[in-house]
Amino acid sequence: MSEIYNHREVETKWQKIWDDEQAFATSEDYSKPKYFALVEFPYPSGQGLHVGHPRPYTAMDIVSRKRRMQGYNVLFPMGWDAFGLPTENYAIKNQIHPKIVTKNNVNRFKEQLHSLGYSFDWNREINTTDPEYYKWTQWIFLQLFKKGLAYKTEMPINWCTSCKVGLANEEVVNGVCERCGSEVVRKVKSQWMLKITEYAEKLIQGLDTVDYVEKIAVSQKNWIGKSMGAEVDFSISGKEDKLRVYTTRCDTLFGATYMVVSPEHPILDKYKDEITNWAAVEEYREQAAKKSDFERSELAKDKTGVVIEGLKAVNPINEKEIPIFVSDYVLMSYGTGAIMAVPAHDERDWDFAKKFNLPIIEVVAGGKDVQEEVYTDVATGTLVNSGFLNGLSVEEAKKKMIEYLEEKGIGHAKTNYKLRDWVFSRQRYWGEPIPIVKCDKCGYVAIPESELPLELPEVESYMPTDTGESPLSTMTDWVNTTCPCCGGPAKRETDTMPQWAGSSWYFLRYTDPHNSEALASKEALEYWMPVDWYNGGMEHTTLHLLYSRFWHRFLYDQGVVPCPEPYKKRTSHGMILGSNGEKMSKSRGNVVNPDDIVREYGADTLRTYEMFIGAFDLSASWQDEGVKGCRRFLDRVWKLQDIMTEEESYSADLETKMHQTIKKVGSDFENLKFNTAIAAMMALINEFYKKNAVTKGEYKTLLTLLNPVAPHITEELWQIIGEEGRLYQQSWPEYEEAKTIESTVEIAVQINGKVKATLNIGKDDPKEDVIAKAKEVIADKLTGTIVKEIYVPGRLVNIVQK
RNA sequence: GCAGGAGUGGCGGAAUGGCAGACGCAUCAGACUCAAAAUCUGACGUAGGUGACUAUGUGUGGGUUCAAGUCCCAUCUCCUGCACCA
Repeated sequence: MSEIYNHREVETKWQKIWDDEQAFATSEDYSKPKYFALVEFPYPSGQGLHVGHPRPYTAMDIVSRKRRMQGYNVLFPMGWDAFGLPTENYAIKNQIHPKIVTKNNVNRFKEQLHSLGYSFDWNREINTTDPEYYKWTQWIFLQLFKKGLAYKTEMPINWCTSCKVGLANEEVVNGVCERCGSEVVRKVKSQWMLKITEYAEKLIQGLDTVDYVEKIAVSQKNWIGKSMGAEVDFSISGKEDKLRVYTTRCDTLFGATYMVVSPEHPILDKYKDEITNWAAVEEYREQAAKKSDFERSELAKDKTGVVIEGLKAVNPINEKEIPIFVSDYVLMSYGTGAIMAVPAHDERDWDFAKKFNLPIIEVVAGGKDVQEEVYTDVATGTLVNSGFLNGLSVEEAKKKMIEYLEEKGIGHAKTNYKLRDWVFSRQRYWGEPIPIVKCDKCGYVAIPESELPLELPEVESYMPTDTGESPLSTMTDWVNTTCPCCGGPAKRETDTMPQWAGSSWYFLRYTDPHNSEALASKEALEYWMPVDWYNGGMEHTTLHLLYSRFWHRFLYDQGVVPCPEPYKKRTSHGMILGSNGEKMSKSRGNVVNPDDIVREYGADTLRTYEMFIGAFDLSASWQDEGVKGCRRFLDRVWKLQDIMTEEESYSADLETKMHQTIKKVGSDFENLKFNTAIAAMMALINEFYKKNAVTKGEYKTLLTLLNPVAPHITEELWQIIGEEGRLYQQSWPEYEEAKTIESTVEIAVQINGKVKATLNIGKDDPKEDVIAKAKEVIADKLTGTIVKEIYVPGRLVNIVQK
């Protein structure tokens, strides 16, 4: 009889052996086929590892271990995305340097990850807060700056009142700070920006060349928000100035009955003196300025606005004079900040026109009465009341109108994107210093690359200042410097980079993590890039994933990296929720600590459970009973050693099952269907127990298949049954397609699609024989006229009778 | 509102258009035990029948098909993301 499975002993034993043997160190031999598997590196928070972390890590660990068994040189690295607000806030509260906080947290995380038996190559560990690392983050920033893609500008930014820091649009969720939940207001500040908009088109087109799960590609496309339309100039009666609008429906130009400008539109101030109701306009403008973007869209249903008296616009297509309104439903930040309103065919314009009693002219026929209901369908309508466009479809009319506009010089085709430039400044201490100085004579000047890394200086206090400046601004010794360009006095930039900076290129550093001459060597990049499979959270789709694609594409354009897209394949995992189906949180009291599970049931049980919990890409709620079930399964695998025979081959009655299982587990691992892969292995051991025997050959195959999921117990069993070498060094099992097919099968016999009996047949029995046998079995039920006989090989016979 | 996804036993969840509910959990019964736990064996959608069985069943209503959880049309609910983007 075997001893009881002692997970603590077994797991510590093998973790030590793997370390000593450098079992999972990546080979530098570039002649082997490579595989780069990537998981998102964690932010080492003070709370330690969350039970959600092991889900993606185990999944990619399984893929990595399988790839190694298949003969690939695998890069499966891990590191720390360690700059960020929580660490800084903790440092402020406890008067500890963030460097030390980070170090402690990293140690804790590393220990926890180690206890889970991941096959990370720890020789390639990276940390974004290491000056040797952020030297290259700063270097990339300087390249962007030199190409004019980093610029500083005065602009209203999203300002978190609690964190006292500017946020990117992507970091504002429902009008509050994504991180702390406090109110976000608008504040005008001078900010560093990255021109991601310049890459909008490339980022969309790149999506066609990679294998991302559908919803990720769709979200990115929607976020970039490409729309094709036209810009049209409307003249202002009696003025030189034109009022330019952007429209995607230039076909409806004949139906434009008024115009609307955004409250921030410069035309208002310019013609202030001629606007006869200026007081009313100004008051409206002030009210609008007070509302946050969130409030503006919250109140979306109710349109407000003021007509501008004293100014009139002229519709260039029919020379008709039309009124101009100011309304906050038009945004200054998209298009031109002014629109032509076609109330008959635009929902917002229709609402506004109804409220202000403006004329609604139908120019696309096909809907109901436009006085009663807006008609926005572009697929079926036909142009009317539109001069030379009459009778055309919407698509034809758009084309013809653009030709006309361009010919007359009053407009042109124009593509717009919703994507905005990336706000790249943070008024915080714990981030990468921006390597720029400001000189009164020369403006913003890059520091020489030879001076990188520009290290974070030690400061007295990390408290952000109330003026909104970074704590670095109080360090006069550091701030005052000389201009690298003219040698005169200059000041250093005191803003730091956002947390997204370090994670925008980290995968490149893994390929050559200790290089001091370049972010990575050409050879390493050529060999390892692109990442073959990157799994991460859905929440990073429009932030990290888009930002890193942007940086990578930029580096490709500069000849730094060898491929335009960083990730060949991207998948995402679902969240692990508390047992009540809610997100795990301290306040809800439903948090599960992975350490407890590892201690009580073992790392292999935790890994197996997290893979078995449900479909990988859907969220799943934690059930303690399910953990026990997985432990039971591993115990049963353990005890198979007691009924093992010494035969190396598969037993005759289980040969088919073995080949089927190898096939299923292998393909399920590739397709993120870990739950059904484990189910198949459970079903297999149920077969062994049913006949109370397992051959050594069968056992070895099972252990190999299970090894990527539960590496410790399988490695131990491999040794117990007397096998030479290590299990992790074995080859992945092969199967023969022909042997996955049963020699006899039970098929269903149906009448009119309803099952009436079952029948055992040989796999090669001819169709006629099978049908004849089937009819015998259900002879007493064949009362009508047979109209059709259907035979689906290996499945069923269906007799259709009337 | 738009986009993506989901709706299947008491629960988590399986099902290239081909025997719905694999696998696991819980529950019940039996074995082992003085007893319990653990372990092993078996039952386990619903309704009816002593029974082999019969009927019914994948959110709802239609349709296509020899055959629909799966495909098509409509509809309801839930989740996720985006949202006055002209």
